[in-house]
Amino acid sequence: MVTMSEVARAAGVSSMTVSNVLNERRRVGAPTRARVLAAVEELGYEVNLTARHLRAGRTDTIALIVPSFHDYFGEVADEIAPLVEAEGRHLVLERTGASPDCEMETLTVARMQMYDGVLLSVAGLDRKRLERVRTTKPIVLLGERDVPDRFDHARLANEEGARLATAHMIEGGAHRIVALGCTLESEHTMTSDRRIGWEQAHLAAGLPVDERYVVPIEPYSSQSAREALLAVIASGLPFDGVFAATDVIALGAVAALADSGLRVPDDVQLVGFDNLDVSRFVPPGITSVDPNHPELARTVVGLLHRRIADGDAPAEHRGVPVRLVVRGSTRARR
Amino acid sequence: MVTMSEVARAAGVSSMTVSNVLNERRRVGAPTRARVLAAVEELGYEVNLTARHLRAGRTDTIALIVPSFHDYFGEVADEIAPLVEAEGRHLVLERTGASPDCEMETLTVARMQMYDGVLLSVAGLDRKRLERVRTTKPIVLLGERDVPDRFDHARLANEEGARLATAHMIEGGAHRIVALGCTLESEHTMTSDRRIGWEQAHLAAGLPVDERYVVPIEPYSSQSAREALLAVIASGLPFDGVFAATDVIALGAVAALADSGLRVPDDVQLVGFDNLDVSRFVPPGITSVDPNHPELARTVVGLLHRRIADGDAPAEHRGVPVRLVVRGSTRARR
DNA sequence: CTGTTAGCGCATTCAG
DNA sequence: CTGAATGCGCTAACAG
Repeated sequence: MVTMSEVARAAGVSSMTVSNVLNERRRVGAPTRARVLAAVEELGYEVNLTARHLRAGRTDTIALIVPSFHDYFGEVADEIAPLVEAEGRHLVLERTGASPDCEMETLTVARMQMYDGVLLSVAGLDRKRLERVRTTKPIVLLGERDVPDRFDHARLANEEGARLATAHMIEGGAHRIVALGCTLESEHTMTSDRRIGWEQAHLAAGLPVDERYVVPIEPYSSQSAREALLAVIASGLPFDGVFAATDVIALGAVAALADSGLRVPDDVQLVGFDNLDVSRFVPPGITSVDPNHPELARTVVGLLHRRIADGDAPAEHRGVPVRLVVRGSTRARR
Repeated sequence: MVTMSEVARAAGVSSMTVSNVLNERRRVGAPTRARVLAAVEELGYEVNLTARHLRAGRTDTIALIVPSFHDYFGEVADEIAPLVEAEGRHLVLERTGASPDCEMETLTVARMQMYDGVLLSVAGLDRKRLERVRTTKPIVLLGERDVPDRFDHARLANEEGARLATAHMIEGGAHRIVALGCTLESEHTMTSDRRIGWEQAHLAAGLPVDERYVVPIEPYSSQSAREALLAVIASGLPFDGVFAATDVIALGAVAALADSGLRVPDDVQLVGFDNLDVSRFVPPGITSVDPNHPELARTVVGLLHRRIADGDAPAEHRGVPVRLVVRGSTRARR
């Protein structure tokens, strides 16, 4: 392995001068500079990033830590990557499998040293465990969970999105709407926040809120959603709308409705959440709440860069607005 | 920041003893050991991974480098992660945006230093540029492109999969099958390999190969695929089957067929490739070539660990077999 | 404009 | 079983 001092020797300068040339730091005389660059080329020298990190305390790398790589998080990550690179840093993804222990592990002093900052999509950790985080490195949290005030945090307008989705089906004539993949718990989670929006739309329309229509899904997959909705159909509980808490859940619902010969939107209206690519293309097009990934990406990257620049800035908590994208799976046209 | 020597001082030992305790290296006396661990706990010490890397030349981290994070690669990454972790290493993902320069950049000596090994999903690099890679660190390449012999490499049985898909539609009565998202180029790429399989199935069945049925897509998205197939329909070119080079393309085809009032599989049969989750759930279920992600993941992780253990082992080139998953979008039942 | 000194935090080597 | 010396490769700070 070629080191900086070998280059220095070959160019007849000190290694400090090599460092200055490569980092375009101080002004180095043109002839010296040329000799150094020639030696670099000649020897095929490349900087040792690990040594630079140790010495300079800076990695120029940001980590995005997500529960899993596919679907929703993969799409968000693709939005975030260019923004991080635009600031001259690298982005790497790590995966937690939604395990609280694994999420906590990524926030240890040891692991955080590897990065200039971390974006963590919180799936498993609650406020209490987050209180115990010791590192003072820049962290921005994404997600629905409640988090300690000291962390920068961005969350989607989940309740609002669910309310819009449900109200839109009510406007199209639905009045018995399954909340598929939602939960009744009182803690703030994605599934409970979206259930609250579903409730709000019912109350606003003067419709009764019937807890039998809240159908949790476990594990959280299209397959479970399909089975769960088939079970609802088999039970005889009447319904004319499905609010799916995510598009992945909506996809399972589409399959279950087709299995049962129910037509969308004539017999049952359907709205999803996330506006995944797939919802545009599955006939008749699934109306979905657009979580505004570009805006979310800009928000969290902005918060992180601000935090890296000023570690003492007061923490910010931002909500990212959502909007409804109307397609063929619902009857109202706005 | 707490360092190892501070812990050593607190425990009344040398930093070497602390290191030995934490790495469970040599036998350390039980009482000494207890004192060290107490001091670690007391001070909240955590190892500095960067310093360890510099000194030990090992990061215990593997990088998986992909063109983009979503869809296919996200799903593969989720298969690979547990296998890497089972060997006691971390997995991180990086993204190239399919840019050859960016892929090449990830294979520089500097960037490779950060990892014990790299899995690179080759999208943009050709054999010629790969020849110029200088690093001797462990690298395993994934993908269709031709690569220099010295690299370990795994590729899917693309031709075979496309052949199975096409033959299956022919068996169901199709004889004018669009190869949507395939290309006519002669270089080995995913889109050309799959076109070759489509050809082979025609030849085997004694059907003519008509190049008008090869419809490239640019950019490679569901939206472009939808538009491209709508253009085929508008052109009046008769067809009764669509072989979509990927499920993402198949999704666009489903939308285009629905837009045009064509029924699947009655008017047009459809087969995709990748067996993404979505293909199970889009009515009537999209028949798809299953690329066997678990097997692919086992293969590439196995190759990489072998290479890390023995840098001089001869390079291996593996094909991963595929199989056809039959669903409602085709007429033959096997 | 360039060189010298020093040390980031850890682990290998060898001596006790 | 434990400790001292040494250096991985780089860059901050200062000196010339």
